[in-house]
Parts: sequence; structure tokens; C-alpha cells
Amino acid sequence: MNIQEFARQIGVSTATVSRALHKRGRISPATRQMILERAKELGYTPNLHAQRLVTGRSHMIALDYLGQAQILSDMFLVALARGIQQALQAHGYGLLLNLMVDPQQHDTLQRQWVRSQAVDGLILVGGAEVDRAMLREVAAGDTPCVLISQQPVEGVAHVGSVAVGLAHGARQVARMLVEQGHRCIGFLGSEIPDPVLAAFRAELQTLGAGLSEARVTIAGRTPEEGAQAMRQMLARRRRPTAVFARTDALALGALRAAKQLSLRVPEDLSLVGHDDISAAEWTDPPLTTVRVDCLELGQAATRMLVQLLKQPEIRPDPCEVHTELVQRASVAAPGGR
Amino acid sequence: MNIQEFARQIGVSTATVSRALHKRGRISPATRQMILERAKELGYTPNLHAQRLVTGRSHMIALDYLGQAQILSDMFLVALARGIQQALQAHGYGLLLNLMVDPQQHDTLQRQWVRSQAVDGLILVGGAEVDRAMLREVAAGDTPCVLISQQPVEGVAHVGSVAVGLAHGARQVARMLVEQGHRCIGFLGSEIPDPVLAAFRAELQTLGAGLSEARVTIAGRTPEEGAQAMRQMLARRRRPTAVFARTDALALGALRAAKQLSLRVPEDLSLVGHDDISAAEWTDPPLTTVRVDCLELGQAATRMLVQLLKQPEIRPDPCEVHTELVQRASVAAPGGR
DNA sequence: GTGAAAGCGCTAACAA
DNA sequence: TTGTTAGCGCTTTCAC
Repeated sequence: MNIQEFARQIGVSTATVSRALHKRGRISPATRQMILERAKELGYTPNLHAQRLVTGRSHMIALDYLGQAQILSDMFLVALARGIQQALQAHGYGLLLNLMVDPQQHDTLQRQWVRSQAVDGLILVGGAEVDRAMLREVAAGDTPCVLISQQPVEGVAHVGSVAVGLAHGARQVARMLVEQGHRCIGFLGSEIPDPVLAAFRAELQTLGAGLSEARVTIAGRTPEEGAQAMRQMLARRRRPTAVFARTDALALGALRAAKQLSLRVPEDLSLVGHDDISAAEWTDPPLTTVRVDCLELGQAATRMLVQLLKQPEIRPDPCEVHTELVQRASVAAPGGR
Repeated sequence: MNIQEFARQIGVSTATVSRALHKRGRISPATRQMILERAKELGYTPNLHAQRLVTGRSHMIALDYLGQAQILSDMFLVALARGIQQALQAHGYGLLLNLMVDPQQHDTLQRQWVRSQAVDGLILVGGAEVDRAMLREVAAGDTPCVLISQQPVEGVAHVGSVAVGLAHGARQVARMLVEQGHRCIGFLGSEIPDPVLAAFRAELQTLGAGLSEARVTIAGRTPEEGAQAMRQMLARRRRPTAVFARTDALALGALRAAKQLSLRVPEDLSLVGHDDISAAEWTDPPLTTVRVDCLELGQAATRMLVQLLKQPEIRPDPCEVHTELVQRASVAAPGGR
């Protein structure tokens, strides 16, 4: 049933129906009430496409996950989406998903959706560092957009930025380790440069602990690489009493390596991971790690986007959702007790 | 730029432009070619809403995740979505996400989208068992829909069904355990009735091994419950040489409990989980478990939906994507070697 | 093979 | 407060 038919059946004009269905427009409460009731009764639902065509707004936003630029692994995407959807729901927006499937098609598709006005706004995950091309594309248009990335992105009018503040958690790890009494600390890195390493090192410095270059190993990504690097570290004359691994994947491997060498964790060696992948809770001992609240991340991004959608002229301040230390059982004071 | 403006600029009618952009309609190859080129050149993209309004098809489908009826945990949702999107892309459909956020709002929203014609079809995850209400709702309409659930759903014209065949993996576990020489096997369940337990028991029976009632413990969901149940099992006079846990979460707890009792896995006790959560790969030893290929699941569901979208009159055969045993290191022959 | 024109269902001026 | 009506941008008969 369309609006005409419906209006005819209940004996009012289409304009009145339209007014009853929206907040705005002058209409007597009684009429509105009546129309709402009868709409439910007769099962009338306005055609979205007609609405969108005439208003020029789709009330849809797209979540674009740039596979190339994964700053969040798949695992966290659902939490992110949930956060986004939660926040979106309050404003009557829907969520369109755009997981990268075929990198080729991806930006075509995305561009298509923007250009064809299928979505009013965009949330791009993984932006800044890697997909400069896409960022340029977005910046060139005027579609409200928020980027979720490691480095804040600034300077584009209609583009908001939510950065994952990696430094915070890294500093917490440094403080916690030093408080526990560790002075000989190692870092198992994944790549360089690394904001986590930078913040960790700086904080140790501040605390007077220091992180010698010799104790920083750039291992890679796989647990095997983590195990390998760990063995090297432990082969040193003066082995670290605590190791901070850049990712839980590395930490998992490191943990296994340590055990194989008959080291007890945390008594003989404290270990801290990063990311809080779900396996972290299930290692033996459960891994102390660092995580970011993806639900919050999604909500923050959404709040910013909605703001941008409502008032495109005001440029939102970049915001940051920072990582947090999650204490479990893989850290203890040094010295076998 | 809209079609009128574009048509005017390149000196043809809107009808010709429209024809050039679609497969159908008689048009000279030369003209089409020319129009396509100039469209790209001038950056003309048809307005989706107008297209949808006039054609009555949105080329969108919604993925509905019924939180209450989770048959897939969050972890697997991304793989599922990826599979769906991959298959969808080939047919030019987009994906709208509907994670359950507020159970209240959920079906409202979903219904809204169907009724307002925002989506042409639906993929419902978790349907059958739990959300009969929603199923009824869907069945009442005539929107093509496919359900991903444990039990196949049949009998509704425009509703397809993709079932997760749990029996297959369960049988594989039974066979593998018996082949390894186990005769005294325990089962750590989560709830009852359970298709996995049923298939496991039946297969053991067939193999002449049998599963005595006494060795079936319904533990619950958490690892703690798994550990607890495991301790009970191991306290028995004749302890099992192998245990099949209904979920990896339970198995994780069970594994920990076994270790605390100084049992070696797999030498003293073989353990098999179910689901292949990511932690399963990282336990010590890595957990042998059972998994379902969510990518495939998504693709199968999508193929069925697209088929339904194209030919609503033909009723698709229910299909099944079954679970598979993933061998890792938590199973060995019984008897300490 | 191409163009003219009638809607698709809705919203929002403008009139009443 | 309510009704009338002109589009929103596109597809698709129906003429040419």
C-alpha cells in the first residue's frame, strides 16, 4: 500500500499522512494519533526509496573495512560494528557493510555508493597510514566521513578522525612493570616504527628504567617468530625479567618458548601481550595484555559522524580512544617470587 | 549531475542514457560505448534511490544476526559476512548489517526494512530453534529469505534453509577416537538435547564402542564449568581415556583441570573440543576440535538467496554445510603412549 | 535505434 | 490545521 491509497482509505490527504509520520510540520495531535494508529492497523509503511529520493538523504552509513590497512583484526570488527550500530540506532540510521573482498572492486563499490547517494556518510577503518589513495578520494568529495586509524588525520573539512591511542596502554605497561620491580625489560616488536614501542620506551625513560636497544627485537607477526625471538632473548647473558610483546600472537609464541626452556611464567619471567585476542584469556597462565574497547571505538566514531551529518559546517575535533592494560596472571615481581 | 543534465550535455535523450547503462533495451553498440565513456568522463552516476523507486528493487540484502539465537559466536560472524559479501558482489547486491543491539528494536527494525522495501532479501542467522516468532513474521510476508540454523527449516515457499550439519564432525570425532584405540570415552555436554551428542553416541554405537550414560556430563558453558565437570569425570573409578567436549570453552577448562591433576594431554587423556575458537590453536597442546567453514556457509546461503531472488517461484532444496574435524595435538592413543 | 512522456511514492511549498 | 500539487531522478512503454 502506498501513501495515496492509505490516505484515501482513512480520508485525509497525503500531505497530512506525511506530516503525521514526521516530527515536523503542523498537525493536530489528534489527527496524528489517528493516522499513526490506522497506519499500524492497515500495515502502511512508507516506501523508503521514494522518501530518500525526495529528501536526498538515505539515512544509511557505510562501514568500510580496508583489508589492506587492517588496524583491527577481524576479531574486533564485530564489536566495532556493534558499537556503531548501537549509536546509529539512536539516530535512525542504518548500517551498510563493506568488507574488503576484492581490493580492486572495493573502492569502486565504495565510491559508487557515495556517488549514487546510497549512503550519507562513511566510517573508514584503517585509513590514514595505508590507504592514502582512498583518503584523497574521500577528501575530494564532500561526503561526511570519519576515519578510524592509528594516526589522527586532520585538515579536511568534512572528515573526522578517531585515533586508536596506542601510547596510553604502552605507558601503563611500563609503569606496571617498573612498579613490580622490573629493571631489565625486553620488547618483542613487530615492525618499526611503532608508536607502542616509542611510548613504552619514553615512559621507561621517565621512570628511570630505560630500555636498551639490545633488548628490543623486531620479530615479525607469527607466534613462531615470537618463539624464535624469545629464545634469542633468553640466550643472552643477562636475560630480561619481563618482556612486553607487541602482539598477543607474538606473546603466545614467546610464552611457549619460555615454557619449553623450563622457565616459569610469571615467576621466572613476566610477559605482557598486546591486543587482547581471545586466546589471551586462555593461555596458561592467562596473559596480561593491552586492549582497546572496540565498542567504545565504534560509538565514538559514530557520534562524530552523526555530528558531521547534522552540522557539516562545524569541524569536529579529532578524538582518541586509547588502549588499556588488562591485568591477568602473566606478570609478577622479578626474582622467582 | 542527474540523468537529464547528463543526457542534455552529451546530446541524447534520457531514455538512451538509461538504455546504455543497462544490459537490456535496444541500443547501438556505438552509442552505448560513447555514453559509457562520457559518463565516466563527466562523472555521472545514476541516483540509486530513483532507480530503486522506479524498479522496486533495492539490490540490497540484510544480514540479520539474532543475538538471542546465536548459533555462531561473534568470532565467526566476520567470516560469514565475508562469504556473503563475496558471493553477493558477483550479483551486484549490497549488504546491510543488522546486528542485534536492542532485542526490542531488532525485529521492528528488520520488519521496517523489509516492509519499506529497503532490502530485497534476508539472511537470518540463528533462526529456527529460537526465534519462531520472527520466522513466522518472515513466513507471513513474501520476502525471499534464507535461514542459517542448526535444524533445517522447510515448508515455506520463499524461505530457504542452510543448516549447519553438526552430525558430520561429531561422527568424525567418534571414528577418529575409536581408530586411535579409545574405548572408554567421555562426553562433556553443554545442554540437552544436542545433535552433536546424538550423532556422537550413534556413531560410537555403530563402531561397537558405545557411550555409557554415566560418562555423559552436562556441564554448561563456561570453562569453569568444564573444569568442574572434568574433575568429576576424572574422580571416577574408571576414568575415560578420551573426552569430547561440546565446546572449546568447556574443553579449555577441562584441559586446565586435567593438567592441574597432573595428567598429561594427550598421553594420559585425549581431549577434543568443538567450534575451533581461535584460542584452540593456542592451548598447550593445541586442541583437536571441530569446526564449520563460515565462509562457505555464507556463500551457500547467498547462492540460495540469489537464486530465490531471481526465481521466487522455485523452491530451493534445503542445503547443509557440515562441520569438520580439525586434527591438532590433543589426541593420542590411550595408555600413556 | 532513439525520443517523448507517463509514472514510481513521497515531501514540502503554497493555498485554502 | 489541512489539502493541492509540483517535482525528486529514473525506467519504460509507446511512437517515430
